[in-house]
Amino acid sequence: MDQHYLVAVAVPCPLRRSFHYKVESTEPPQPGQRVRVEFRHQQLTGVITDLPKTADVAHDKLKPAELLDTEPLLDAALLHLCQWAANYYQHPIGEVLAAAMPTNLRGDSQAGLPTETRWQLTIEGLGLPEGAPKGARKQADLLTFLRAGSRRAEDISAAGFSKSVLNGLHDKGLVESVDIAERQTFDAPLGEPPLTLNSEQTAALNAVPATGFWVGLLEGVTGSGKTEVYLQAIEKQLAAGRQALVLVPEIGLTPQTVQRFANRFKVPVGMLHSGVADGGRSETWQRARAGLDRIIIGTRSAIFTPLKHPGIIIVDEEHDGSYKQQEGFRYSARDLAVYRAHQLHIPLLLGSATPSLESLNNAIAGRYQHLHLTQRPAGRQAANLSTLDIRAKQLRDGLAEASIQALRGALQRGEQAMVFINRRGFAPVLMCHFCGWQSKCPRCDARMTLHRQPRHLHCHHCDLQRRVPSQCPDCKAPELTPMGAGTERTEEFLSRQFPDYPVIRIDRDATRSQRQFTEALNEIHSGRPCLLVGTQMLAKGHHFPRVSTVIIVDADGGLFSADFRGTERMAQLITQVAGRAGREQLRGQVLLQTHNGDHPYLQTLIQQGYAPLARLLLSERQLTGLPPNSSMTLLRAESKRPENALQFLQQARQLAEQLMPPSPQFRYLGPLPAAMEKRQDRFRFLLQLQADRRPAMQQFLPRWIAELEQLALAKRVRWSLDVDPQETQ
DNA sequence: AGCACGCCGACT
DNA sequence: GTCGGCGTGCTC
Repeated sequence: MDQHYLVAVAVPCPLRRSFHYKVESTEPPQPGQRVRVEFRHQQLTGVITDLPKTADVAHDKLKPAELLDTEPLLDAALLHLCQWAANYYQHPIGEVLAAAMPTNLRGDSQAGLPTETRWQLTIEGLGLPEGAPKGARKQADLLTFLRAGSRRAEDISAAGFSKSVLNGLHDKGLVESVDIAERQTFDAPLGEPPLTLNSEQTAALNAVPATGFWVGLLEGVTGSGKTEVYLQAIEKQLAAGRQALVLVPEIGLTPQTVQRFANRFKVPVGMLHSGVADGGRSETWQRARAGLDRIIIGTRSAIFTPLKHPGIIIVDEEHDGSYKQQEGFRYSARDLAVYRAHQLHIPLLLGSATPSLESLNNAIAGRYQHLHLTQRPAGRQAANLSTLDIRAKQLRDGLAEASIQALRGALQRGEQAMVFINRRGFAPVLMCHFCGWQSKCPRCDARMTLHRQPRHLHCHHCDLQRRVPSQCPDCKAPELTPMGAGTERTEEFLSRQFPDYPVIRIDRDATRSQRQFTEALNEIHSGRPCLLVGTQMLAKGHHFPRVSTVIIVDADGGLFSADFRGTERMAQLITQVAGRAGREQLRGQVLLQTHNGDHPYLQTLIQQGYAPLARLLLSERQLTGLPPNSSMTLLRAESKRPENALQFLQQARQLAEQLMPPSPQFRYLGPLPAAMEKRQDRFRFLLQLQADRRPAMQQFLPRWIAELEQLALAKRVRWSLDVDPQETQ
């Protein structure tokens, strides 16, 4: 007999609440099941979050919800994680749940894995001698056919065996059908033997408990073998029948990384990143949920992968900015990993050569166990960092003469060299030498970058593209001058300067396709002397053993950034870039072109390295009360009419101050115009809140948001909350 | 977010 | 007379 059940449903829309529906069913519905509902004349897919006792509207207003899943698609732990995240980031639960599910399952498509049934010989079948059973020629042939291994029913009929032959063997108990899920048991997970660990690696590995909540910060210099520690920690979990979830940065998920995991273990490895099609993501997600994939490697959103037998979570390069989502639901996958490990009672390993100040602070405070890997393999030395003062020096397309000499020296010694510039395109601006006209973006407070391959002007902030004018649009002067240098210009300059050597550019434009990228990497790995020019992409994940010399064109950027994290990021980048150079017998040489060679931060970094600078920065954050020594939240607002966004933030601040009066423990800043005030024709402002105590912030936010939503301007302005912002402009 | 309802300008 | 502009209000 069907019964009516009351359910609370989270629908995918920006509303910070759920809606009640009725479900007609014989069994009580369960939280985590998806439902198809009519929501204000729209058909939507929502998720049951709760079974309330009483409806919050009259019973005749309750609409029916249609169950889509026979069992919860989101298990209790995952649902709870989403609810916690919705609360922590003050983001609508329906959108959080949508973010947690693979795109395919956000609609009404049926969940479920492609089932594959195979036929194989039973023990009895295997024990029969060749040619048996006597008198059944076809059956004997099929037995021989299956002796080679299990086969799908389609393949058996394709090989000319009728259904009755198969049934005949089945009736005799000589063959059996097995589900794909049951075939995935592996007695020996190892595909190749583990490497021998040094004493530091052994200590780190032994520090990771088998079960129970624990966080370790594995601080290991490049080349010190963090990955081997991950692999052996995972091996222990696999041996105990559990799964491992590995998070990697967005562009760190290289085929080499995955290959290393796939070579080491014979267990099924699932991948979740933007390069995997929707269908594949959905399948991996469900295979993880069913416990079939034993290792799941993925980028940010993979933190929402359901695990049947959770064993360990690993976050590689935990300092990487790509773990924080920068729009919509602005969560940090690294921070959610800590919550998840706690919730699942499993260990979490955060690894980096350049840990974030947040994690470092937690390690120093004793919340995380701090593990160090300082040893490089024999014959491999740390790169030598030095500043190259470019004050009053003539630069040629951005490069100082001494830099060009250093590149020449490397090439002549038969080595490779690398030029790091954090700017794509040919030149960051096109100017008129006669009247001062600049290639400004009509929609942003930014200049349009000149590109030559192909030739066009490009706004890197709103993606607007324009033809390059042949004369000055203002004074009609016949000539326009590219100012400054980007990767394309440096590539061109170096090709002219060193015509006998290949120059390989690695940036988003040059390596748009995986094929182009692979070709570039192949050329580099051939080991022939060549020059590499590139952006951040060069700094992440790739190993270039033949690179001996690195030029960092602008080391000053981070020192005077409007963002308080500028120096931390600059130090991480320089250290990571330096880590690419000077491996395998080649002592690396890194030259930092700077106008501030005697700056104490730069000096600390080049003389003592990242760790001492990080501690220096940390003590400074303590004095200034900036994160991680406080909890920060930004309220961002943007609108076509600047006064709307500004006024909204002013009202927001007034409301906030009524709830939480400004004090030394709870500080306000703004509203301020964003660093780039206009972007895509919208004017942007922000209000910054800082609390010394995180709980104070967490208690305040929901009360504040509730009032914000009542403001008339709240509907006329695009606004969003950013808890623990990465970018504070 | 959508999507409907609602009250003012240029069209068959 | 209507088609449609996007302001504001609601969604079980």
